[in-house]
Amino acid sequence: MENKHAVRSLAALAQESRLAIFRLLVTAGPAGLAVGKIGEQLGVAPATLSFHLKELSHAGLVDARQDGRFVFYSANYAAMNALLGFLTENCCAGESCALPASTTSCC
Amino acid sequence: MENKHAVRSLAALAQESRLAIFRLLVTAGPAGLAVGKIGEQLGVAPATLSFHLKELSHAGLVDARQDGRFVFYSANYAAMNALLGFLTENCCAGESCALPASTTSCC
DNA sequence: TCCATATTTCTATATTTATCGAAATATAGA
DNA sequence: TCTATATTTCGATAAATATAGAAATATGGA
Repeated sequence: MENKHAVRSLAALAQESRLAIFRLLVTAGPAGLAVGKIGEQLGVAPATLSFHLKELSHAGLVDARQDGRFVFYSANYAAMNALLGFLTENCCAGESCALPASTTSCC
Repeated sequence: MENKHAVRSLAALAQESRLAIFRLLVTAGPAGLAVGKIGEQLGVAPATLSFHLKELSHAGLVDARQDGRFVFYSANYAAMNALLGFLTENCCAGESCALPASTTSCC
């Protein structure tokens, strides 16, 4: 992962509504949730929610899947793990770390 | 960790210079680096660097330690790990994850 | 086709953020 | 104390971002 991409991902998460959306999707699992369901659970207006989902989507942190009239968004676990790995990369110059960065993964 | 604190931490990292500073400090280890050294390595003007270090510091991601005329900044590994853990918390509702969130730690 | 529902795009406004020159502050050593 | 070096604060400007009402688009079913 390069610096600019990581900045984009972090910026996508650095906003209350978007962080809540992302964490909701992380919890929801691979099946994801429809936009309406997300808005309902978090109390975000449709236009605002769409704006935020686009930010997360462009950053590659979530995936969208159309199903009839609904659009299901789900967390992109690979992207999340890549980001976490980037942050801890070469930690302490590789010495004396309890755990290597490669263990920072999930799902 | 609560949502607002996580947003502040993520916002602190969501900027090219600050992300570079943080990653440099993560690599540098607990001893940290003096402000001048950081500016030298990253090519950031003193006033701008001070501004960014304050942001990282207020977010709790780095610690400052005065040593003579120098101020040494170092990564706060505990804060970093808390943030990573927050992002992966309750991943997939706790089911079918390859690794639990608690393994996302370093140093 | 027509209607209802789901989601996105458009448009405008208010707020926040990044940058850096210049000045101020702090510390060490002569 | 005086001077040089390290870092921070001040002040002003330019750019990016969040919000939401209204309108537009897309899909499924009557």
